[in-house]
Amino acid sequence: MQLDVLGTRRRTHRSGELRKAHVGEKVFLAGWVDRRRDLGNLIFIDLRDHTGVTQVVCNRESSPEAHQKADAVRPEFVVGVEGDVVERSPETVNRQIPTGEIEVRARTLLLLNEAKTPPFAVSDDKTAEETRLRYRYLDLRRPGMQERLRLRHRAALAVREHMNEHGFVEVETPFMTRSTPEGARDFLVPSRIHHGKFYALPQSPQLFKQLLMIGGMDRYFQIVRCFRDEDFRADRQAEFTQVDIEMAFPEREALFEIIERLMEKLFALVGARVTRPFPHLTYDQALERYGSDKPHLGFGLEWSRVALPPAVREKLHVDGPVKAMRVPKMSEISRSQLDRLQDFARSTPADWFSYFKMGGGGVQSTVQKVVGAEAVNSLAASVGAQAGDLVLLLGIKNLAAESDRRAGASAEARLREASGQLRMEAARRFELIPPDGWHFAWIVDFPMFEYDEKEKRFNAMHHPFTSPREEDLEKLESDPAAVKARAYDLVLNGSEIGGGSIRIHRQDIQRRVFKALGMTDEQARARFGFFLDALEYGTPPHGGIALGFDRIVALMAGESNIREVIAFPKTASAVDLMCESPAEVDPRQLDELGVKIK
RNA sequence: GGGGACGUAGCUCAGUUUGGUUAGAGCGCAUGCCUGUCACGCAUGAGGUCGCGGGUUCGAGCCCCGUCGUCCCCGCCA
Repeated sequence: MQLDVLGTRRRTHRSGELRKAHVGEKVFLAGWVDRRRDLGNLIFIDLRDHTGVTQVVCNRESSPEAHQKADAVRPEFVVGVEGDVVERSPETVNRQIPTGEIEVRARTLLLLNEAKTPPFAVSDDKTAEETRLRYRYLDLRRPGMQERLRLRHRAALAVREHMNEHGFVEVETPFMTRSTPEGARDFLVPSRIHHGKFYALPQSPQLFKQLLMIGGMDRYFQIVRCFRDEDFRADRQAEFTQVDIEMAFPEREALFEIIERLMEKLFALVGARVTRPFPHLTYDQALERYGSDKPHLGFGLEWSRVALPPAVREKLHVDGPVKAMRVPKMSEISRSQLDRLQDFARSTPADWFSYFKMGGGGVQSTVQKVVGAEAVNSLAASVGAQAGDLVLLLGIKNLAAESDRRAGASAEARLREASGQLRMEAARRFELIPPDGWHFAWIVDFPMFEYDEKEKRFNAMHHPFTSPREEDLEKLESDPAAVKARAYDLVLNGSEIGGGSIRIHRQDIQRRVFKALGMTDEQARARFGFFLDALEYGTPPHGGIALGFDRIVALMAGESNIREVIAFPKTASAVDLMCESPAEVDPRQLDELGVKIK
C-alpha cells in the first residue's frame, strides 16, 4: 500500500474540538480511523484522536483522490485530513457527539500508516480484560482509558500543586536500596559488582523520608512507586504508587487538615464536594460499631453490644459475646430474604444468628417462643428498636468449644469479623449503600502491636518506627498489647486510602520498641544500624502519611479495580500479558550476576 | 497455599441441564452493489485445537481426573 508522508504539515485542531464556530475554516486533522461507512460514491470516516471523533466526508465527485484513498482505509489506519469545516444540514446533524453539527469535507486524505485488523474494535467497549491487557496499546486508545489516565495526570498535578503550596518539597529516593526484613516480601536486585549481595526495591520510602526529616528538609513529599512482593488483588499490584508525605514538628490535626484539603481538591476534579472536617473514629470504636478498621460510613448500620440475662443465654445456648444491629424500616423484608441473610451469617466466623421484626402488632421473633416476649421486648428496647425496624443479632455460641473455625482467633475477634461482613452484606442486600457520595473518616489510635500466634511474638501493626502514645509509654514493657500508637488511617467509602503516624524521634524509645518486638540490640543494629545512628544526631519530632494514589484515582473514576487507572498493569498472577514478563534471561546474564537457578 | 466463577470463530456470547446428524448467533473480516451515513444498508463468502492432556463410552463441546490461563475472595499485604 502506498503511504503518504506527513511532511511539514501540522494539525490545526484536534478531532474532538471542532464546532459550528469553525465552519468555513480550512483545517488539518490527524488521527485514527474509528469507523468507515462506505456508501459507494460517498465515504464517511470517523476520525478519532484523544479528544474525540469528527466525521470526514470523501466525495468521489468533488475530491476523487481523497475518495480513492478512503476506499482503502480500514479501522485503526492512521490518516491525515486536509479539508473544510462545513455545517451539516439539519437532518444530518448527529446529536450524540459534540462535533455532530459539523463535518470535514476532505480535500486531501493522507494515508500515514496502515493497521492490521485489530483483535477487538477500539470503537466498541466489550472486551475481556485478558485481551485488553494483551493489546493494552489498543485498549489505551479507547475513550475510557484516555479519560482515566488523563484524570490520573490531573490528580498528580493537583497533589504537586497542593503540597508545594504547603511548603512540601518533592525529593526522589532510591529504588535500589537495602532489604528490610520487616513487613512485606522484598523484590531483590542482584548486584553484578558484589556477587551474593542484593539491592531491594522499596516497599515504601519510609526510612528515607524520616532521614530527610533528620536532614532538615522540613516538609517532604513524593509521588513514588512502591514494590511489595505479595499476592495481587483488585486494589493491589506488586508495584503501586503512593503519595508519600512527611513533616517535621508535626501536629496531627494540622497534617489532617492538609490532607483533607488535598482530598477536597482531588475530588473537585470529578465534580464532587467533600465535607470537612472528616470524622475521627478510634480503632476500637470502628471495630466495635462496624466490625472493620475501614468502615463504609455511607449508611447508618451500627452494631451495639447486648447484655443477655443468664437465663436467656441458657435457653438460647449462647455463652459468648452478642451484638445487635438495628436496620431501620426493614421490618417488611421477606422471609426468604432473611433466610438468605441467615445463610450468609452462617458462612461467617460467628456461629449464632437471629433477628426480630418490630411489626405493627409488636415484636415478631423466631426466638420468642423459647425465651418469652418479655426478654425480646427488653432486648428491643436496649437497642432502641422502633416500629418498622428489623434487628439482626450475631453472637458466639460455644465459647468453650474446640470447634473454632479459625484456630487461635478469639471469640471477640470472630464476632468482630463476622459483624463487619454481615453489616456489608445486609447493606448490599437491602440496597442501603448510596451510589454516590464520598464518606471519609480518620481511624485513629491503632494498637501499637499485633500478636503473631504462629511466631509467638508481637509485630508492629503499622511499622516499627511508629510512636506509641505518650500516656502508654510505661506499658511498652509491662503490657505491650495495651499500647496504642500515634497511627492513623484515612478511609473512604470502606477503602483504606492512606495511613501514617507520628514517628519515634528518640533513640531510647526506638530501642524499647525494638525490644518489645523481640529484637535484640544486635538484630536491630544489623537491620537498621544506619537509621539508628542517624536518630542520634538530633532528630526532630516528625510524622507523616502515605496515600494510595492508584486507589484514590480509581475511586475518583468510579472504578473498583486499580488496573483501570494504571497504563500497564499486571494480572492477578503477577504477569504482564503484553510484554510477557516475568521472563527467562540469558544464562550469561545470570553468570555475570553470580546467580544460579535452583 | 486455599475457596469460588469463567475458558466454544478475531471479539461478545448461546449450546453443557438429559452425551447422539455437518457446533450456532451477533459483531468484525473479505468480495460486490449503493451520494447523506453516523452501530449505514443489501448480497455473497471465508473463518473452529470447543484452553491443554488423559480417561469413561459404540459415540464427548457436554461426564470424570489432571493441568494451564483470566477474574473475585481468604491467607498474605509493617
